[in-house]
Amino acid sequence: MASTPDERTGRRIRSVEIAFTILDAIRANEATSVTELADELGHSKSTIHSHLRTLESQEIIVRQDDGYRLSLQLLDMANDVREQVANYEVIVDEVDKLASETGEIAHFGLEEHGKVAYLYKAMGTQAVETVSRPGGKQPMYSTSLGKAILAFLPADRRREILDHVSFAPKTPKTITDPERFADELDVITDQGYAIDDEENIEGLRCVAAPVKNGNTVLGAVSVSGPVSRSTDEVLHGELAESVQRTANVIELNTKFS
Amino acid sequence: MASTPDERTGRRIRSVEIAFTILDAIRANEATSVTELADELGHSKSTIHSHLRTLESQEIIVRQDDGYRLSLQLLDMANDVREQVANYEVIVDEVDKLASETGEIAHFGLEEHGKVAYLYKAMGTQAVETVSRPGGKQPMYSTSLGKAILAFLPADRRREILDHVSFAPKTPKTITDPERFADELDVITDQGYAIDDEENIEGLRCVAAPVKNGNTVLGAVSVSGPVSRSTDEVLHGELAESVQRTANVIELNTKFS
DNA sequence: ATCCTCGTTCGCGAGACGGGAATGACGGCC
DNA sequence: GGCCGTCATTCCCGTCTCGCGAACGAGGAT
Repeated sequence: MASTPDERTGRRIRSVEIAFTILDAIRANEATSVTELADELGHSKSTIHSHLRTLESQEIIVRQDDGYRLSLQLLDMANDVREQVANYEVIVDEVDKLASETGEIAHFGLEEHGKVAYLYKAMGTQAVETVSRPGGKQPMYSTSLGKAILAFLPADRRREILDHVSFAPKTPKTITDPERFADELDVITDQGYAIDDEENIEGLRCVAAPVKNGNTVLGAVSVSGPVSRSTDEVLHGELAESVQRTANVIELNTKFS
Repeated sequence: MASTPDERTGRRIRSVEIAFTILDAIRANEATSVTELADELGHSKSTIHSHLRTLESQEIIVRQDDGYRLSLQLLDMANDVREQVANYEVIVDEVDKLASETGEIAHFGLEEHGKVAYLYKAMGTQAVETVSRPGGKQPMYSTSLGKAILAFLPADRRREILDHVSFAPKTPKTITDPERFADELDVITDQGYAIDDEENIEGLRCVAAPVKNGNTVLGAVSVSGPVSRSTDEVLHGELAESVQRTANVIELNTKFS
């Protein structure tokens, strides 16, 4: 069966899935009363009710006025998440530096479930607004972070991720042809950094470099700037250099876990 | 039955409870393999296995090397939590100010499940180390935040919380006598702020003031300093003033929701 | 090559869980 | 003030899920 126990197999627990559906709804503030949730999610009121009681007794949600909201325990869990990611402090320091040196937005991201998840974000002084936030996810094929990670992942893992991805265009410039994408990855592997040329968000260009620990890719660092400031020269020149240098510093400070 | 649908009644969903038990274990890094989790939690390997698959498909946990860790989605959920709490930005600003004015640690906390949960923490320049972190919980009866909140809660809600609390001494100075505690609350209601005189952590004294919106208590702000610097005069004087002023500013900036 | 360990799968029986309807508590409206 | 309408909560019932134990298979180590 090869060593890849595809995450889409195996038995699921229905009740747990329902519980997380409810959590998602509460999270999105879509509906906060038993009846609304029941309608919204297509379950009986009694079902929703038992689940809410369970989540409440686990102190995951909290009753407020009329309705429910997520509890602060989630903040605590977020703390644990950061502790479980290797080198969080180093990453924060270096990404901060990168942002202030370049003046733009700097990100650190890593691969999760076939997408890039942002771990940390720092804003430089002239940084443009973006909607990204820590914990947010973006496709791998349209972001510099994703491409940088993919390019340095072992071939089998890369294949596995790409096999489950459908290339949907996020902008007119998004690469949607698997062949062309494979070529792009080759280029990235060679030059050591990845470019996103308005492929994920119009008007935004990014450069990213992978952060490795030996052979394994831990994630990637990127800088994002508006097209106006980000000429080919700047992108491939000073910015590419900066992200690579930052990536290196993080690598050097990596305590092998 | 009055309008208080005690959170300890109602049906619970066993599978969901198991799922969260597993999450807790992963959170604590106690055990990260199927077999270890099965031993630790007293369930069969197959049970743990289905649950892990479920949590993974919900993108709550992630496989890493050998074992599992929490996914970055939790960071995203933490963002939502902050958005769901009224006035988060205002609170951050004002608590930051409070910390830099006083030089000490400043906290904002609110009541959840009969305990105080820290929403935000800011460190002043001479702030002492503490173990508190956002999302962390402390008893209400031994903290200034908790006492400030309790003192201004409607009588029935206060009763409800106190009925389910067992006064365990956290330090020699912790108030463990319900009678004395009730008196203390009366004093607090009168003077408008609460003191924690090494009742929660030895060597640490705190002052807190409630943040209200009309009649409802949203939470409380506090300042904590070492006994050395925190004489009665300072505590009841400038610090009490500062926390009350901060609480007021937050109240004034409260958009009624 | 053989054992041991670990993850995964399978089949079964108990009982948990989801549904629907009844109950009860509010609150608004006439 | 009485009467609905709405909503949360509870109860019971029948089904199908879920948790268990055992068997299987894949590595690793000796």
